[in-house]
Amino acid sequence: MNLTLENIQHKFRECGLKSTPQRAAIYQALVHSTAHPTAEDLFAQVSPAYPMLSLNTVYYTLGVLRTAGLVQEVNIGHDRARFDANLSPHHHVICQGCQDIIDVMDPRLNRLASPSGLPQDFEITSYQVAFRGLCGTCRQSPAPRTTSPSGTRPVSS
Amino acid sequence: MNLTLENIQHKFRECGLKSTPQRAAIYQALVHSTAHPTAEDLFAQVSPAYPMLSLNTVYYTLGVLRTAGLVQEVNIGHDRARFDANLSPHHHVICQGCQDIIDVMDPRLNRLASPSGLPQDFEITSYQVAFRGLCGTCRQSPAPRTTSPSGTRPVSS
DNA sequence: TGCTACATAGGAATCATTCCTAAACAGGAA
DNA sequence: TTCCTGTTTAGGAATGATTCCTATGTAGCA
Repeated sequence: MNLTLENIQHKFRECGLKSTPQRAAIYQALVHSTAHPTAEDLFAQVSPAYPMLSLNTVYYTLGVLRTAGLVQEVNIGHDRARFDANLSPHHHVICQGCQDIIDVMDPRLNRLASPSGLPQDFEITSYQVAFRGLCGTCRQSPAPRTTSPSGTRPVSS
Repeated sequence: MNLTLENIQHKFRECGLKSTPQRAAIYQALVHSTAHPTAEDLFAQVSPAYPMLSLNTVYYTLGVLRTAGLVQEVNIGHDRARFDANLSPHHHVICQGCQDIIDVMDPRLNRLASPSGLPQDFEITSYQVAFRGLCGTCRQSPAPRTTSPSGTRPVSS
């Protein structure tokens, strides 16, 4: 992917956004990632180059980019927000072991019929399919993720 | 729906769970709701009958019921966890105005082909389709929900 | 009826995210 | 180029959902 600083600045101006070094760095890190990073992930990636960078700025920037339509929030799970600069219609596969998210671009999934049984006046604007399962790595090693009830934890022997 | 206390107690024992008044009340409230309530919603519903009930108990109970497979967490959005006692395969429609979630039981959605382009060794175990849009009410009234960037809020004139 | 492990409640702790504020800076105007 | 203004940044505090800790209560079995 050929995304120079100039490309980014141009893109920002197209959207009426100011271009700042931090903003460009955050956006670039996101564009170059396929891992659907969290705000903190991006902070960790960009921080070395901008030691004064604040996590708050990452949140603010992601909010601005989302509002501008340059970025989407991948709302899978209710834990941490994860972000994606891939704007073409696509869906996701989530490994329930390592929580990795993979993009799925199967065009058949983009032609689902509107579901039956909706209230008459409900207007569907978009949809996303979330597949869950286990990646090769997690199928072999026992997944080390917590599945115990939340709240006070039952005694673990 | 015919779900007496005895039914519930029986169901709990089948799953190897103790039956307590609080636990039964929380489960019953969830079964009788189609609104995919949050832990706090359930707490508010059950509280009047059990003034000593703690929100912690609601979280713990939901965790236990989920582990037992009596309840599923509806992971839409990353905000608050919402719960569903409807265990038959189904999908969801979310109104982006009021955040209401409606069940969709269209059987055509249960026969999606496994997506192409996955890593060879990825094993899909389930999937869910999340439709987004606007319900009739929210299509008329301008949606009063915040869409501004997070972090420090831009000046609102 | 007594025991034991699980359940409950209350309070404190955690952690992602948002809010507040003052200083810095980008981009347009002069 | 220089100045101005509104946006952006950073730091710290606040919020709110969820989890952790712990002492007491109780369901269900022997």
